[in-house]
Amino acid sequence: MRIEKFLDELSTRALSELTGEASPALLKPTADPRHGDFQVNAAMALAKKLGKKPREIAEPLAERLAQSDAIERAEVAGPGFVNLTLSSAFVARVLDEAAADSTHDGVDRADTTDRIVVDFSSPNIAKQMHVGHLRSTIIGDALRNLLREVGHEVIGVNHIGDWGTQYGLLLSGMREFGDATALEDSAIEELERIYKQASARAKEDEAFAERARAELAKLQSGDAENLALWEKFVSTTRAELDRVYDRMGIRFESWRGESAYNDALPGVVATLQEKGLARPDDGAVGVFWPELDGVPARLKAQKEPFLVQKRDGAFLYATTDIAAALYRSAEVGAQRVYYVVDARQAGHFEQLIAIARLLGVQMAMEHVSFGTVLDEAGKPLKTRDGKAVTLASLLDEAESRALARIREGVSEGRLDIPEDAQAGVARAVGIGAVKYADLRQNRSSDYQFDWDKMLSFQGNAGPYLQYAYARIASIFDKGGLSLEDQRGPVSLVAVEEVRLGKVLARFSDVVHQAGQAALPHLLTDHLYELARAFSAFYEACPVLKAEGAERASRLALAALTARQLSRGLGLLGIAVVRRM
RNA sequence: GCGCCCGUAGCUCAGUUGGAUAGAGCAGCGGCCUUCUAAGCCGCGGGUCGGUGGUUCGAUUCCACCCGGGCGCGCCA
Repeated sequence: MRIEKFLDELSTRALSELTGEASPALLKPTADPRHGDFQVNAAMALAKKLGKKPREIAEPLAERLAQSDAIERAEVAGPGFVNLTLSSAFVARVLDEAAADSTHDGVDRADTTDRIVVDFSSPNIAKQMHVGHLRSTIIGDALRNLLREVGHEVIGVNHIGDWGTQYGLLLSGMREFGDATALEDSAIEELERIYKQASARAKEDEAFAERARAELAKLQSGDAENLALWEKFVSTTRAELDRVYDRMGIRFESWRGESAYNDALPGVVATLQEKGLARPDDGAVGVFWPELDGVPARLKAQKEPFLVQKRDGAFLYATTDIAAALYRSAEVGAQRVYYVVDARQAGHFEQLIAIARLLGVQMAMEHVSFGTVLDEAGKPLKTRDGKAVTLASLLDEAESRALARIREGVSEGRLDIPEDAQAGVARAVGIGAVKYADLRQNRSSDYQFDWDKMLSFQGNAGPYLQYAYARIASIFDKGGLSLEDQRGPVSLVAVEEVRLGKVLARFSDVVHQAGQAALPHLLTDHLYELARAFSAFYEACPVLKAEGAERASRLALAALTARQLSRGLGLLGIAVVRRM
């Protein structure tokens, strides 16, 4: 169950019965355990409205809430806080229920469910994925998983950049100085080489530039030969992208990219013009915000148009995104779409969403933005000049550092992992560390990329949580027991048990909140707190050496901790290992 | 010029629609391996929450202005 939701509803109901006011209880977890587990802050807010002192509202509310068997103590403190301490018996019941729930470990279904598109990762064909793709890929995967976990029907879409003006250069370049063997062997490397050479050539050789434009025009008009070569570019690149996604354990429900909307683009522009939403200007066609009604104030004041067609007749990023939004709403039948894209594109999405509204799209659209990846000096990581940090090289480094750590443990006799299993553990730990380092930050902030910090494997980092899991797995291995067997009942006695139990009981609330707010770091924070609470419990409360009911309870606590760590990390795209 | 984001401990970051004495990790210092994995546990030190006003019972949080950093603004995506 969701205890925060339950207590909020309980408090709001009690408040309305006592005061006749239908106002929210303003329940939240306390920042300081000395103030109990949750606090109700409504009394201060209501005092003025009701012409009473805050304590006159808080006192009877506390009395009423104290009658619930979920609540051990309800105390009025300070100006009128009502501090609630959960009863250990209630928490234990919640945990028994979660332990018995083998399919969800206590995570509730959402009250209503939607069909949701999560648009993430979206690399370009013919280019390596680099750290700039890291955040969209990792955050998008986590968001998709979180929404699905509570029961939504979620479609993760890789809206790949597989169409556009660069294909003229690539087609001409391939024909004139491409290497077909290299294209088979390492497609992206060869395509990047060709593109670089072709774009340099086009700048100084007008005849070549002209040939490239002609090849592009042929491609766009459906020329079979060029289409076949383009498909070759896409399929060979796709094979390389798949290798990276496989390593990261990421899948998409759909690979519908920009090219899929190509045929719809003229219609989009025509419709916009028919509806009076766009008009030609200087040969191009755009949406001119000051001329439209029903647009947000900020856009109303924006002089720059949202261009949907260039002077030369070609379509733009905006046109494709409008076509995709229409498709997802009308054809896919999505009620919501999330665009997991760099914050620098906020202006684009603000306009995209506004124009979709004007076109009558009902689907909720949200730009899940995230900060820029910066280098160690705090400067945006450049990909064009100098050497780009590719995603593949980042993953290589992560895995090799993890492997070194594992071998060290094995050679010192601390770890017992067979040679042939070490690479698998290194992958889970190394890539888990990379993902965790990204996800644990509030996505809105810029992201400072730091190898050593990301792969230090200490403190608040992915391996810490995986390590907690491995310790639990080890307990069950030693005891010849299974994590899936239901133990218990849970009984919370030692302070470490009570603390661990209360963290475990909040899991469902956190999964819902992280998904609803599209903030995966709410879950990383919680799982870190869970691992910390477990580690303290582990030091203080022997499990296998305990006897009878105490042993059964501790086994249940340990098992539920492991299951929630595994499920929670799984939602973040991070694997657990039984030994590390 | 217009607009958006950011500024919290030496460093990297949390801080949930405004709530009590602002929290973590790293780095530093001191303890803990004959007891289920020391990638761990326990403890200590460290802050004008960029600045000034304002709103409020209450401001790191909301508003205004200023300082500092970053980003976006017609034919790239």
